Amino acid sequence: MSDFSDEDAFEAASVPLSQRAMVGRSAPYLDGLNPAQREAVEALEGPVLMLAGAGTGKTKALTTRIGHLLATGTARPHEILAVTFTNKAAREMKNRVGAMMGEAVEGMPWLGTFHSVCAKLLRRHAELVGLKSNFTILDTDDQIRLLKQLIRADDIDEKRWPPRMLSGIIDNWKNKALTPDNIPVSDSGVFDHKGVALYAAYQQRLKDLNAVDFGDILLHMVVIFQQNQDILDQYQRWFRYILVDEYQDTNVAQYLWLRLLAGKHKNICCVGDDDQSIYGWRGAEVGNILRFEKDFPGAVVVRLEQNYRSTPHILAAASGVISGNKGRLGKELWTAEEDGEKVRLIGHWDGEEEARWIGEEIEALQRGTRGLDKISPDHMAILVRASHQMRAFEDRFLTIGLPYRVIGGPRFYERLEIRDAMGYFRLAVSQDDDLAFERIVNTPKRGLGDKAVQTIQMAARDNGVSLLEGARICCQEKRLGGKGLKELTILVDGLDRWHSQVMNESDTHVELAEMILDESGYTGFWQNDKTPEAPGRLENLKELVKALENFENLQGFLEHVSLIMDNETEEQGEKVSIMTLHAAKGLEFPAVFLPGWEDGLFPSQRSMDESGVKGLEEERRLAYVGITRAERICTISFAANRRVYGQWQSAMPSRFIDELPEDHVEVLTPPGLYGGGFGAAGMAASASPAVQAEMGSDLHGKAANADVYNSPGWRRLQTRSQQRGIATPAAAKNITIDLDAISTFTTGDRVFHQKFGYGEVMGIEGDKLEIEFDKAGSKHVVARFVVNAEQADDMPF
DNA sequence: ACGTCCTCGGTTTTT
DNA sequence: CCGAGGACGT
Repeated sequence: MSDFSDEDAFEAASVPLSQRAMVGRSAPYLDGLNPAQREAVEALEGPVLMLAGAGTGKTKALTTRIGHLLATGTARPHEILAVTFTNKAAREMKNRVGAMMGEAVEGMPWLGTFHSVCAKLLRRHAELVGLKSNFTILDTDDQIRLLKQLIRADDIDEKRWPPRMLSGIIDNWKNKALTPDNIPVSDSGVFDHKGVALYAAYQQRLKDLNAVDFGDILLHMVVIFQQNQDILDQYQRWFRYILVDEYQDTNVAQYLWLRLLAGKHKNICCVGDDDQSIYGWRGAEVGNILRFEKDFPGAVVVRLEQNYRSTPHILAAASGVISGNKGRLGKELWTAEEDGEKVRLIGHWDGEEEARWIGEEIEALQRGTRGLDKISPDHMAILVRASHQMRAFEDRFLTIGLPYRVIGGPRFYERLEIRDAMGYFRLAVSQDDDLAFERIVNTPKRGLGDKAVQTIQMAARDNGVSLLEGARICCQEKRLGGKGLKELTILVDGLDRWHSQVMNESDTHVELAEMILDESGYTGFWQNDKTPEAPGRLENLKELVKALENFENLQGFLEHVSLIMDNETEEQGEKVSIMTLHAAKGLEFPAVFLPGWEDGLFPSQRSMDESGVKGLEEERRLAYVGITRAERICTISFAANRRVYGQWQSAMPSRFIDELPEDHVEVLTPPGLYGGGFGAAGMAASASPAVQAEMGSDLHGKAANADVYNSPGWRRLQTRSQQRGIATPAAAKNITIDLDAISTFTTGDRVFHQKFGYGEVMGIEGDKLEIEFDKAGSKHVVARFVVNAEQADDMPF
C-alpha cells in the first residue's frame, strides 16, 4: 500500500516532473494514518463517504486528503471546494493544510463555510436573482423587524401570529430550498393561510432593499444553478474536487447545491457521522447522509472507527446508548487504550445538591483524587441540555469561588450595542440602508418616537427615496417639531459627514469608526448609563473597533462580519467550561459532567412531543455526543427534584440512564444519602440550616479569585441576592421542615397537596408517597409537596 | 416620547 | 421564578 497507485489522478491534470518523481515513495504525511484513514485519503476519484465516529481523527483525514490532492498535483488549490459549517472548522482546516504543505500553498480560496462560499458566489451572480452584488446580509433581528412590518401592514393580529413564528416558517422553507412559488399545498394553510403570501412579500421587500437573509444565501445559489445551465457547467468544471465536513448536518438546500456541483465528475467526499446529527430541528436532514450511496452509486464508504479520545468504558457506554436508535449506518468505536474509569452515575435529591456535588467533585479532581492524576479545571466541562440549567452551576461556582467560563450565550455580533454600532457603520457606508436607519434613528434617545419615524417613512415613500433622504426632507420642510427636529438635523448632518469621510478615506477607518460612535452620542449614551451592564458594553464597543484593524476599510469589515458570527474570543485561564451539549460537539475534555439526566429534561419533553420517535432519537444522539466528549472521566447525574419556573417538580431518571450498559457504569453514592438507614434523614441533614448558613457566608468570604468579582455572572448573583437573598437559611428552613415531615408520614395519614388537594397516604416508597386523593385520584408524589392535613390550615397557600 | 407595570411564556441556534 | 415586550399612564 505504500505505492501511490491511482493512475487516473495523473491523467486528470498535468503533473510537474518534480512531483512525478515523488511517486512511488511513501509520502511522509500518509505515514501517520491508520488504514481506514489512509483509504479515505487515497481514494481521490469518485464519490467517497467517510463515516467518522467521534474522536476518530476525522479532521486529520480530511486535511490530509486535501494535502494529498495538492501534493500529488491532482488538483490545484483553487480547484478544490471544501465546505464546513463553522468558521472555526474552516479556520482549523486551513491552518492544518497550511502546516502540512508548508508555505508552498497560497491559500485555498474555496475553503470556507457554506455561507461564506455561497455569499462569494452570489456576489458574482447577484443580478440573476435581482440583486446587486453589494447586497447586505441581514441578521435575525433585521429579519424579524421586517416581517413585523409586513404583518402589521396586513392587519394581522401580532399576538396570535407573531413575527417569530413566521420567520421560523420561512426559514424552514428556505432550508428546504422552497421559493414562494414552490410551496407544497400541504403548507398553504400555515400562518392563518397567509404564510405563503407573506413569504412572497418578504422576498420582494428583501429584493427592494438589496438584501438577503442567511437562508437566501444558499437558496439563491441553488436557484441560480437550477436556472442557468451555463453557469452550473462552469462551476462543475471549476470545482474539480469537493469535500464536505459534517455532512449529517446539511439541509436540503445545501444538499441540492452540492449535488448540482458534483453532478458531473462526482468527485465528492462527504465526511460525517449519522450518530452525531443533532440539528434536525434546524433543518438538517440525517437522510442526506443515510442516502449517500443511493445518490452516488458505487461510492466508496470508509468507516473511521478507531477512537483516539476516550477510554473503552466510555466508548462502551456511548455505544450502548446509541444502539437504541434505528436506521443507523452502523459503526462500532474501539480503542487501543487501557480500560480506565467506568462511567460514573450519581443521583441527587435536588438540583442544588447536584451542583454542590459537582463543584466538590471538580475540586477533588483538581487536587487529584483516588490515585487519579490531577486535572486542571480547564480540562473539565459541564454539558447541559438546556441553557437554563447553567444557572445552578454559575451560582454555586461563584459562591465557592470556582472559576468557570460559559461557552455559547449571546454572540459578540449579536449583542445589542454591537448591532447598534454596526447600524451606524452601515449607514455611513451606504446611506440607503433603511433597516440600519430605523435601528439607530432614536438610539441614543433623540426624541424621535413612533410618530416621528412614521413622518419620515411617509416622506421617504412619497418621494421614492431612502429613509435618510426622507429625514432630510423632513428637516428641510420642518415637518417635525422642537427637539426632534433639531436632533434629527444633527443626525442627518453627521451621517453625511461620515459618509463623505468613508468615501474620501481621509481618515483611517478605525479612527473614523471611533469618531462616528463618539459624535453620534452612542458612546456617551453608555457612559451615562448606570446599569451594571454598561461597562461591559463599552468594553465590547472597544473590542469592535479593535476588530476593525484587521480589515482594510469599513466596507470590507461589513462585507465579512455578517458571516463571521464567531464566538467571543476564548478567555484564557484555568476555568471549568459550562456549555450546552450542542455547543460541545467537536470538543473534548479529560473530565466531563453530564447533569440533569431526567426524563422530560433530557430527553426533552418538547422534542418528544413535537417530533415523536424522531425527536427521541435525536435526543439520544445528543446523549451520545455528550458521553463521547469525555476522554477519561465521564460523570452522569440526575436529580429527583428540581425547581422549574419557581415551582418544585420531581422527575424520573432519564430513560437513557437505563440504556447505559451496566458493566461499564459505576454507581456512586451521594454524600449523606443512603448512608445510614432511611435516605431522607441524610438528605435533611445535608440541607440543614447550619450548612446553608455556612454557604451563605461563603458568598462574601470564600470567593478568593479576584476576577470572579468582575465577571458578569458575579454581578448578576450580587444583584439577585440583593433582590431576595439566595439560599438563605430561611429558605432552607422550609426544606428541612418538609423533609422532616417525610419520616412522620405513615400509611393512612390525611394529607394536603397544593395541587391535588386532600388525600390519604396509601404507601411510602423512598421519598415518594402513594396518595389516594379525594378529588384527583391515586398519585405518586414526592413527600415534600405534601403536608399533614391539620397543618394545611396554617400554610399560606 | 418615555418610563412603569404587568402579562406571558419558557430547548437546542454552526451561519 | 424571571426576562422580554406590549399596554398603559404621565
